[in-house]
Amino acid sequence: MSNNNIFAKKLRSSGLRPTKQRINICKFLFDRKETFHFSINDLNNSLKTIHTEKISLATIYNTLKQFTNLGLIREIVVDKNKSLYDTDNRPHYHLYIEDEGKIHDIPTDNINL
Amino acid sequence: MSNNNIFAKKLRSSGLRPTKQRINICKFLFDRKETFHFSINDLNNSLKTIHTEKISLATIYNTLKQFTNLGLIREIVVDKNKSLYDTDNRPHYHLYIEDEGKIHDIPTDNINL
DNA sequence: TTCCCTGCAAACAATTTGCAAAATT
DNA sequence: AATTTTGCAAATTGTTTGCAGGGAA
Repeated sequence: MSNNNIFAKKLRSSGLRPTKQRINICKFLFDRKETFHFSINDLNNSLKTIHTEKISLATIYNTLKQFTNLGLIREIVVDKNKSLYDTDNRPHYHLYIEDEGKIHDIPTDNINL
Repeated sequence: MSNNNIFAKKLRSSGLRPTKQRINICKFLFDRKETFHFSINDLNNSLKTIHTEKISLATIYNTLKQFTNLGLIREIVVDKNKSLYDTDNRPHYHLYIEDEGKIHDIPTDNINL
């Protein structure tokens, strides 16, 4: 529960009201040691499992768009039918292995343009 | 007009019947010096402009999917709302500059994984 | 004449939008 | 009390599918 305050501050400092929907989304996104990649579906399922009251899909879409605009997360496009996001907002590249359906992070140093 | 025969052969050798729709699509795709990136919309507009009888969108989608499966062209995913294709089927990377909305080709030598 | 291909329209899936009710300030 | 946010349902967009008619082998 103490994390709620941290997330509330994070939201306020981004100019967003700390509603319980947004805080629950923050918990899914940032309550972990590692950064990671996730889809709308991952988020939606997790929210449905963990919390009793579900968050509307529209709200999830809107919230992720706001977070993306604010730079809290990044959108990754690898499949035209599905949005993926990344909680790591530092600069880096993505390598998408189609056969695995997985994304690998590549440090910027490894790419020479 | 002599190119029609070349494309007809190309299609036959891929196991596809050389219909006039497919040949017109081939003309758009391969009748040029430079390789290039194009969207379904680019193709559709070009076909509408050049030829009097239009090709159904369904046919365009189906044809591009077949060509992609056969390795004649490649699909590039940079925007989830739009399919892009590349007539260059040699191995290379794509760098997508969001601000420009343009794709740049990067030789494989420049990437070190 | 058999099989493949096209084109229409309907079906789909992911995402967005309009708006009234609810929550936050 | 004023403003923002939510959630539903309807709308939108890009793409796919079913199927009847047309064309190629």
